[in-house]
Amino acid sequence: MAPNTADQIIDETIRAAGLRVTRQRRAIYRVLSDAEDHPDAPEVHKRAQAYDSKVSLATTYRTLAELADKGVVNRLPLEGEPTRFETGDAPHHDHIIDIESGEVVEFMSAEIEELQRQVARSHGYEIVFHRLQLYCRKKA
Amino acid sequence: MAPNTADQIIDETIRAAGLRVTRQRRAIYRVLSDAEDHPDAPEVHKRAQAYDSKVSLATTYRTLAELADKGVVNRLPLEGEPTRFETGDAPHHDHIIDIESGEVVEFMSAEIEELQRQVARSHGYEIVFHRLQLYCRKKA
DNA sequence: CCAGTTAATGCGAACCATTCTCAACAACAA
DNA sequence: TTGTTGTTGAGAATGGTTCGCATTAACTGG
Repeated sequence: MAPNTADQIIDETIRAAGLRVTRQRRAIYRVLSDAEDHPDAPEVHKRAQAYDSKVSLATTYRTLAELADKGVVNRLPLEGEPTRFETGDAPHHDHIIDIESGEVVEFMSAEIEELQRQVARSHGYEIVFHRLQLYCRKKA
Repeated sequence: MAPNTADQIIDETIRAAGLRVTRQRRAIYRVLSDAEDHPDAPEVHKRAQAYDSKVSLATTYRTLAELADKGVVNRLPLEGEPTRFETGDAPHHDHIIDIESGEVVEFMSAEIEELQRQVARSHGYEIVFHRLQLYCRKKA
């Protein structure tokens, strides 16, 4: 088997987060880097088992939490449903949630970001992180 | 006892939500209309018992949920802690959360709101509701 | 390349906020 | 006041997530 660059990047990412590289973590992180969507933990677990059948749900939760704490993945806590996840390698963005289909669309607005900063500042605060979610329906 | 205007307003608010007026609901809603802060359900329950000792936690959750569904109160789901509540009578606003003290500050930005609408529109969506929370620390 | 050290895993139990079940009870309408 | 229907309290149940712990696997230094 030829050395796989994608695998190497995944390993480095995990190691860079200060974690040992394990089969499970590789599988879990790979799920997110392959994902086109925003799966929740049980779904990540299910997909991870396709890469390596020896991944438990507990480890999935644990790994996602660890990677999220390191900023390698992002948590996407949604109103009234389980938290979903995405890789943290994409540039910062916020989310539109289609309340009918559950689909999530990413967007970015430098203007909104700047206004947020101004609002915070005017109240004597600096933003550590923020959450902006637009719960939408498709326009008629 | 002279008729109490504040009480009457509370009763009307509950009735307007399509709910029967009960001691418990009066007490629960009163807690929120009196509150200067943003209490979670157990805290609302505790305070409601000061008005009427016969209020259960289950009813507190139930009533808050019913009133929230009717738009009479707002849910304020926070990262990693229990949902808090506020009355829904104030004009729409978003929140700054002091990550050190847990304090919540309300703010309003017509500009941000408008930009949100534009972003949604440009993706073919219309906003049903949104959530904007700035997790901040006091500026040095 | 091996042994020792330390971290990671799997399993199930535990957690915690919230919701549900259901019998007893209380609002409202007539 | 009585019937009808909604509401309550208590505790059990739920569901997503986390924990405890014995076992197993990564890394390190030799």
